[in-house]
Amino acid sequence: MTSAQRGHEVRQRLLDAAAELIAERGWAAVSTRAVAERAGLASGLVHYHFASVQALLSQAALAVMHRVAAETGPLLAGVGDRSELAEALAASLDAYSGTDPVSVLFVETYLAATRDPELRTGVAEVIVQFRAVLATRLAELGVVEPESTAAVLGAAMDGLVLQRALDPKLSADAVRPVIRRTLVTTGRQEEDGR
Amino acid sequence: MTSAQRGHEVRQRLLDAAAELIAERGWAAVSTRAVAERAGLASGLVHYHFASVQALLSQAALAVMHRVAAETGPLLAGVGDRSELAEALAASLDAYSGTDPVSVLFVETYLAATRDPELRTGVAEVIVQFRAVLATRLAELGVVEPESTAAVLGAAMDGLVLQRALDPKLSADAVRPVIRRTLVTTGRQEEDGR
Amino acid sequence: MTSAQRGHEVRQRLLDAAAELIAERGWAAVSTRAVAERAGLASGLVHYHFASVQALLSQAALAVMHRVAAETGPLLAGVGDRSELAEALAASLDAYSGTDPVSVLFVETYLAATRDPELRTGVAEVIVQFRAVLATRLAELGVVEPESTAAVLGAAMDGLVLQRALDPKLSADAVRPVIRRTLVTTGRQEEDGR
Amino acid sequence: MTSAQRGHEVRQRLLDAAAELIAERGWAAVSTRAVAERAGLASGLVHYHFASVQALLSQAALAVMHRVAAETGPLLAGVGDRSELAEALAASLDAYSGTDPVSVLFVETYLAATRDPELRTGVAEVIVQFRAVLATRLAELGVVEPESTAAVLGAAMDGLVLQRALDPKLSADAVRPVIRRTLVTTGRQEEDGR
DNA sequence: CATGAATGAGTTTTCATTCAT
DNA sequence: CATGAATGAAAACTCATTCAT
Repeated sequence: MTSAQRGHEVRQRLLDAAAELIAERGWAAVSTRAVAERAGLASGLVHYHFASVQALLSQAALAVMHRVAAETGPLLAGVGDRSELAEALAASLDAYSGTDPVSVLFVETYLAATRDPELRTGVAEVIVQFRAVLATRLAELGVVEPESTAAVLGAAMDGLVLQRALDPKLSADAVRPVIRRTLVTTGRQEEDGR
Repeated sequence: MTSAQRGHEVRQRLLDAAAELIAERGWAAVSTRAVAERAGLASGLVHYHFASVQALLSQAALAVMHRVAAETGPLLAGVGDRSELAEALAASLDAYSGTDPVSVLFVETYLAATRDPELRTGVAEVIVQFRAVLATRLAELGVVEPESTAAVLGAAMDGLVLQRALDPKLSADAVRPVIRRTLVTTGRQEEDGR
Repeated sequence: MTSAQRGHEVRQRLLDAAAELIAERGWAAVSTRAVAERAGLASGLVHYHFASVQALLSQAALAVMHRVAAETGPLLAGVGDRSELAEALAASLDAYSGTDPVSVLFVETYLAATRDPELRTGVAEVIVQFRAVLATRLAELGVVEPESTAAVLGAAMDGLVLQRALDPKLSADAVRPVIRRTLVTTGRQEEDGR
Repeated sequence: MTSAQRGHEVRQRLLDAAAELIAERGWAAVSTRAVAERAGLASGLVHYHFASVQALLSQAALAVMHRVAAETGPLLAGVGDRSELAEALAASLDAYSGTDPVSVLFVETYLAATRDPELRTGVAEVIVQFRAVLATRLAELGVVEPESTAAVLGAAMDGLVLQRALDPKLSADAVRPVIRRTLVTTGRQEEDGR
């Protein structure tokens, strides 16, 4: 039906516009009018398709996050050994500079989730998804404690992205060797501990 | 002059109230009214002492960040070896749970700095300060590439704090061993790479 | 659409209220609240229909000025000779006493135009329109230098209106003979100069 | 006494600053803080020396107007005949362009006087003073109806200044011949009327 | 399904005025 | 005489949400 199709397309345009604006202006500064204008739609449509601005923002943010998470699997699948994995992780810092739309949207959403239980659940799911994918790959490459390592590496990537926005010197070259040290294989990982 | 003293005290109360509210409500949701009310002061005082809400928030946030940064030095000085250092870093995750005022304020400020060049400069200074303190300690403990390691560890701590707000399972116990692996000493750090 | 019709009517009521208040309180003292209250409308409507208070005031003032300018043509068309023209101009001083809404609005708008380039353009158009109408009539009556004369007479009328507000003695009777002297016909206008 | 002298000087600096700001920003937009800042004085001083902002503005404006009025006498005294008078009046349009501080201050004050009875009285005095000086000179030069003529010429000058701000084409050259026509001497002024 | 006018509470900011020192 | 901190009432403007059409 043309009617239903249109409805779906309108919804999608609103979600896309909202995601853009979250990154540009910040979560709390996104207004219904701005979203409608960016989407080229009538202002009344936002509340026609979404219960509230918060609902629109949450759905828009989670949609982007899930999309990014889904892209991670194939990306890690192409990695042959631990060295290539460290390289891939470091390289992703160049893609997500901290000021790009995706990076900003992630952090904005983390913070918004701090204050919205429902969103918190959604974001937690995305994080778990990311971590599972990474942990699986780590296990396949023989890295010790793949679960914890994946958790810490995932969080570290977010932190690096966050600080990169303020400090461009946090380059892939600086990060690569440190990441590599965390990718220790069974039986040898404690030899230099103490 | 009592007049000037009072002025200074009022200024401080506004800064304290603003810092609290940044953590509670988020940077963009802090209003002059809320700050004045929290500080128990007349609403007009905010703009008497500060040029704008943004100026108040920036100063309040940076004051807290500098205070926390200043506490890091003594804390690291009490650490005897790499193992204790890993323990101290992991333990700080219990202090900064991701939902506590200081943690949230840090992330809120990182994001705000993305959109305010002046604040960006101030935040960058704090990050550099943190990193220098940590790098110095790492060097003293013989850790390789102390600068890069400090940078990555600092960023990772922020990322861990960020995700901890959404996932309490990211415990000190899970983090400690991974951190320890990054604290490699000279001559042996690459033996298990590859 | 009734919706659009209502919108137009509301807009008009805001414009009318604004024009009244410019005259009563002065350009800079017209507030959104006062306009909405005078128009009997909700306060939010001002900024729904107009981008800013300045925009509302400018549009309101120019609408009145254009209306007055449009009335001048027919008025001058009914004048038979120079004597009647002088009489008509002098008589208009009784209509525009300097304290009536239209007079005050004109002067307020002149001043506001000094500080607003866009308004300046609009006001200049009105002045040109006035002058053209008067110059045409002067030319038809054989008055020398119709353009300059119209310009000076138009400006003089504004000045007289301005001072009449402060000095009611500036009556039509006092003004009439002086105006008449400016309405000189070809070939003889310089005979008593020197 | 140094104390009294200082007080007088401070008063004068406030008046000067206020006059500047009336022209720059408009009567209603002059704030005590702005005046104090412009004068380089503490903000509390305004209300120490003046009962209210309105009182300060009125006194400041009238002081300037009286100063300008006082300069007119000597200026007209140097005029030898009607032609030179017309030239002097036309030339003053170049001095008072309509956007210069003095011109704007005059019009601002006229308008403010519309709404302040006390100020109205003061401004009326200045106008009467201007008119008397001009009328005396006109009488000496044999111009008919010197009182009315002076009144109309004075008002016309204000109107010309007012419109000059919006229309630079209202030049001295365009105005001169029209003014000259109003300066008719006894017995011949009606010969070309009709 | 869609529109856009309307509402009223909320925001930041400015300010004249007062007053303790 | 002078200071500048403090107050509280405005001001302009924004906005989520509702609703008649």
